[in-house]
Amino acid sequence: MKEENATAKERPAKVAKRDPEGVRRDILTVAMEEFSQNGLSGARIDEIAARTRTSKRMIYYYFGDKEGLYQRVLEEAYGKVRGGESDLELDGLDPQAALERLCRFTFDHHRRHPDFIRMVMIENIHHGRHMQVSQTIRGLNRPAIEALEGVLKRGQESGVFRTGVDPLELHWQISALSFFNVSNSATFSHIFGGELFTDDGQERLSAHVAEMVLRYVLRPDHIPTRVQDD
Amino acid sequence: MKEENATAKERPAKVAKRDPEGVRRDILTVAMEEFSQNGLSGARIDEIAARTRTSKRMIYYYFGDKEGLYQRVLEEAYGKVRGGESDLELDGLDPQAALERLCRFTFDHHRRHPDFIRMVMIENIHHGRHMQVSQTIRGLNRPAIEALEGVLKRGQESGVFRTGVDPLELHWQISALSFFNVSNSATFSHIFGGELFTDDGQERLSAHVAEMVLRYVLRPDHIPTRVQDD
Amino acid sequence: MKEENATAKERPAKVAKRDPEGVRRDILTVAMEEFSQNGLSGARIDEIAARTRTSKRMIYYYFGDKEGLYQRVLEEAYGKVRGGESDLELDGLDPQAALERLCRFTFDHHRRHPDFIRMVMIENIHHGRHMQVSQTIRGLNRPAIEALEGVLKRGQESGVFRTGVDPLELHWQISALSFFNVSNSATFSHIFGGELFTDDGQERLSAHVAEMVLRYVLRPDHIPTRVQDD
Amino acid sequence: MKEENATAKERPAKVAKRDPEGVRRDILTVAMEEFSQNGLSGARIDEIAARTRTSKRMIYYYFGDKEGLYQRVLEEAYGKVRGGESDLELDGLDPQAALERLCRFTFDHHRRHPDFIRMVMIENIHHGRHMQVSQTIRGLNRPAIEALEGVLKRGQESGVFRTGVDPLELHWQISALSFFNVSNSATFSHIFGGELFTDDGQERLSAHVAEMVLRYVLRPDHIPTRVQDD
DNA sequence: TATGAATGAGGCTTCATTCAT
DNA sequence: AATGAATGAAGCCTCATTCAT
Repeated sequence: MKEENATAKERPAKVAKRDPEGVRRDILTVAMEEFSQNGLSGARIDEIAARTRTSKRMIYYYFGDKEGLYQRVLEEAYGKVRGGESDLELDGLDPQAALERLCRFTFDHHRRHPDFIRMVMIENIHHGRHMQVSQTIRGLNRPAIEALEGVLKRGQESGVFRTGVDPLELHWQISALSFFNVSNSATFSHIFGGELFTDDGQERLSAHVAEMVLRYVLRPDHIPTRVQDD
Repeated sequence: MKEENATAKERPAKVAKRDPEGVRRDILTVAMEEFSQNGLSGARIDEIAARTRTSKRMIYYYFGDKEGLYQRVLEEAYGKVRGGESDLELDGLDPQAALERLCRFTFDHHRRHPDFIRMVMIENIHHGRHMQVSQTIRGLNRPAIEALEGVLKRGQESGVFRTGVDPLELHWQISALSFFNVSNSATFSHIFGGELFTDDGQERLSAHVAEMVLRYVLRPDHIPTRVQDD
Repeated sequence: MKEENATAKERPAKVAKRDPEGVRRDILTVAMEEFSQNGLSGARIDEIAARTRTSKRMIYYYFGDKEGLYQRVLEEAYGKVRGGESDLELDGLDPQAALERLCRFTFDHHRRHPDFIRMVMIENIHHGRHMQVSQTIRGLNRPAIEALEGVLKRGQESGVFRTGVDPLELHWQISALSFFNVSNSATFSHIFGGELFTDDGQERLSAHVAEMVLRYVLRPDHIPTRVQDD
Repeated sequence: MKEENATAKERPAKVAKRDPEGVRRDILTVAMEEFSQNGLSGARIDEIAARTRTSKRMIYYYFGDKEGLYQRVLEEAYGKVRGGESDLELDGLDPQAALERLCRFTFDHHRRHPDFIRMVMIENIHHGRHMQVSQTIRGLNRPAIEALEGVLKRGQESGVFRTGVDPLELHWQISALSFFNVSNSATFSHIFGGELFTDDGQERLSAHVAEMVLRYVLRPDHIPTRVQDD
């Protein structure tokens, strides 16, 4: 049932008393699990409190009410997946390789953060009403898009990528493919069986997502024949 | 608040008494709106009943309990989006045009059925636990995949499409792009602004989704130069 | 769960249509099972109807309401256990043997009619409010008491029984021991273990109940030494 | 209707605030009355709450649900009738007198605790499903049986009691006669009239129950002639 | 900063019963 | 004589939240 009690174990079982920040973190960690598993209305303050090392009262003390807590958890979720693109050292790669790497990274990154995905799904269910469009969140996808922008530009300059591809749109497309892979795995595998969601299946999808993106931006005459008729 | 009372108006205000099927449909219609707007836990039986021309009691009479109702609504949602592909008369078109048409149709079809999208999101939040993988649902994507299969085959035979593209995977990719467009519009536009979700923006996305798919399957030497450097 | 589906099987699965009396009986049979298993408030009209070969409406048609049905079931229960004493042919036995036989018969008779016992328990829970003290019921214990009276008289005349034993009281005592054996077996065996309720245990209890009664009425000098120190 | 509002009056009308144990007791007291009067399904949480000095909510706070409350009430009922035998100072009496005293005590004790009797009846209706065979309950009849055991032994050693009487069985017999007297008074008096349940009638029954037990265990030659032909 | 006790409002569900045919 | 559809009233229970200490 607990699909992620691995994460639960990272949380310290006992924390020094009088550690406000520790308490806050503890609550947030538990709340993230509960909200992401059960949704905003589905999550239970009682359950969150019970799994916390503090009391229900503290939740109200620190977060005001359920929505306040949810809101902070949502922001936390966005914060958790921040960045990563900057560590890819794309500049050391040729544009083609860089773009592939970026795609695969994004795909994997989503896979490794199902809690985040679920929080975003939940927030969309609620029409995005709780998003504090803080700088925090605003700035989040900046690096990704900037990375894309850089790679695209380099590719265009070297003549391997065609022009006229909008970085934001491309980001949207990569996100769509990576997000859907996690968000809809339950229903998709129910309908079509689980073959796409085995390790092999995911590796294949990851590769093909990258390939789709590459073929989308490569000038046709630079599409390697290797993959041409694979 | 009521974003869709247009649909509500299609529902007959008054129906002949002793019309079980009418009552069932009425409940389902209202319930679909409520569930898709508020989720499983967020929806209120009282609210559903109030917006119905029958009483709360009848919901239990016909559907047993809240989950039973939700389950039927979910199935109904899947049923509602069934088909459409068969009306596209893809056979009359060359493979390239046919594939584009199929992509654009899918993209639009998702846009026109946000309730369905939301029900699927909600069901994924619930780990797909309520899906009766009935023949109803099982059979749903069959036509889409078969259509894809046909088009791919024709394209491969005529030499314009490369081989080695799995129809199921391609369906997955088209679905991802079409689904995400609706499911994540709230958060995405919150972060990046709404330009992608204006009529123009959607037209562009639709075109580019189709193009992405086409470029994915076309043999490079058949990619029209027209779009090559656009 | 069904402890008595043996009885259920005696009930004809299919009955000729337009058989009012058959319908009534069918309802009564099912209702007896439900009431005796679940009590007055615990029994469900829906459940009774479902297990019947007619509809819920018929229950109301024939019995008015739930209490009306219960009342008839109660009377039916009393009717079912009627008599039996007259078949014992006590007159052919000496008083001592006759009394023992009567005791053992009563004890066994109760054991064989747990539904009846449970209905009486239930009615006592309800302070006897539903007993139509009809002649039906009034007359029920007559035979038992008359039988007792006869045996006692014979025994007193022959000098083996002492005088001053009230037949009604003795009936009460025998009833108490026989009734309690069935009515309280659940709690008693929970507390003391089930040894008294095995076949052996019941045989012993039956014998000792009879012995207790006998010793109660026998003149001391007629108590057989056989059992004196057993 | 309220047959026992005498007990109700013992309950303090007003209690210090923030008195958890007081609140629990208050609820239990009221619940005992309601359950014993109406049975498990017949009792109403609303009614219990109304007669309490707290709210319905607190019942759930302390007892979880209706069954949880019932279960605690049942245990409470068993607890209430605990002991008493130890105060009888049977050791100071000769075996015969001691046994008589024990019988009469048991008979009266049952009479004075109709709520307990009713709870046990109700629990038997429910097949003993809610008995937590806790040590509480397990230990309850211990003293009674041990008292019996002691008396029997003394009597046997002094030669007035016959051997071969099982204390558990004898306890069962005394219990049966005492329990039935209370449990079945409603139906019994309906059928046979109330003469057994007047004060005189009860005194007579009490005496005769004791006598029945005595005659069951006394060696015939020790049965006092006084009662021999009474 | 912290907590066990308390709570009002509202949620879901069930029940015996009646209606219209 | 019979029935599927319908129902109001009431039942049990849960929720987020606050109080008193």
